[in-house]
Amino acid sequence: MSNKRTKTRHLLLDTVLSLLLAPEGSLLRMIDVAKAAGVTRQTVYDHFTNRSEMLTAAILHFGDQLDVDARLAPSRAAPDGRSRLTAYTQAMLEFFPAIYPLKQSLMRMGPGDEEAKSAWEDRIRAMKEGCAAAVSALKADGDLLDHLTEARATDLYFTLLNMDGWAHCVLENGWPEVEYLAEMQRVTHLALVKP
Amino acid sequence: MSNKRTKTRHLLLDTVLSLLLAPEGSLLRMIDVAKAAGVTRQTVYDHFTNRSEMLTAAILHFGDQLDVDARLAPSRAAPDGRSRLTAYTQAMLEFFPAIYPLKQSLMRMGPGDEEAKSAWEDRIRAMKEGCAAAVSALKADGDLLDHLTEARATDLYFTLLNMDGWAHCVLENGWPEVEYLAEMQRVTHLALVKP
DNA sequence: TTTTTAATTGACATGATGTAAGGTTTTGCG
DNA sequence: CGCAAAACCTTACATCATGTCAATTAAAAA
Repeated sequence: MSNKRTKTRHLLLDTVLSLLLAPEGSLLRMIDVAKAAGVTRQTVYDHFTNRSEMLTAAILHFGDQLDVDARLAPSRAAPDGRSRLTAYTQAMLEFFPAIYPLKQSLMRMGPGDEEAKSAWEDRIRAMKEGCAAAVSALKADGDLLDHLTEARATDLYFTLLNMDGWAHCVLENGWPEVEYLAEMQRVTHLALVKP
Repeated sequence: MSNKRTKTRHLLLDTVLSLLLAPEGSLLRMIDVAKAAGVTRQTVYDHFTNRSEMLTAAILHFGDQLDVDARLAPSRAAPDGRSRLTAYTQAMLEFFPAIYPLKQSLMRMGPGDEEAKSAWEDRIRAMKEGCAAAVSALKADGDLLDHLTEARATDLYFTLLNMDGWAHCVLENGWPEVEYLAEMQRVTHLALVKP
């Protein structure tokens, strides 16, 4: 388990993430990763066949560190649809500060990193399943607005909870996070739930 | 005006856009642009000092073709805040189909194209000014929700009108555009306007 | 027609990715 | 411990895209 190989692999993965999340925002050349990890460029290639695979692995590694299940527990434990919606919205917004920098870095990555971006999309899709579950609970309670199907409501909810909107308000325009959360709670409820 | 120089420049710009908007999605190497325009790679460099400047110019060129003022006229002509909000929302959503593919292409561009991305952000900022104007009109009518400042309301409106949300619903999940528009009208009004 | 502008040709420097082969250190197992 | 295998290092090379230069040819414009 605590192989040398897996140890170096983890070191490399951590290094990639730290470079990706660094405030300056690195170009993440292979040589940068190698140097920052105190290793040769070729060693990096010994662990990952190419840049894209390295990024992909880093994203997975990041996801593992995120403790998603624990942070989603309150949402799953919610007694009814309304409170489940509330809890899930809050959980999502609490993910954003950690996740957003990585998203930004990935978006800056060039073409030829499509694989990595796919891995990212997968993570995002997982978030949408949470949206679907919340909407489903709402529907089960008969609290979902009549004109919305579950699918439509899920899409809409997911749309409202977008990270770029969060970044725009909180990071670029200085909204206090609690205020953004409050607005999102208000808007999502208005958008989905019967009055 | 119809110089040879400006003519080739336009040809190049059009070529860049057509490649950028092509369904397959090109990597847009300089040589691709040159070939597609029936011109030498060096000629491209004679018109644009580097890739980033070329992209930037292409974005501006794209904006010029978009006839923004005309499409925003209904919004400006609206008699009151509520109808202005409605008109602006509609105008924005009608921009998205044309704009989104370009955005996608730009996001795929590698690092070293920061300049081009800035040009893009500028265009987006201009859209936000429209949001601000609509919110302002609403406020003037006394129809803006009391707990929202103009700035907050503008941020929120802009957040709700996000292109990725549109793409998610309309492009990826097959919402009819009119249906998405209807939902956005509903949600933005609920989010901003006094009942 | 002449002059000037635009485009071409071909060569070169740079910098990143990825491959390859052979040598050295470290690990871990008998 | 001792030794084989795994991990890592060193060096070198192939490739490919960007960007630069200089000389030449083609074609507009005066």
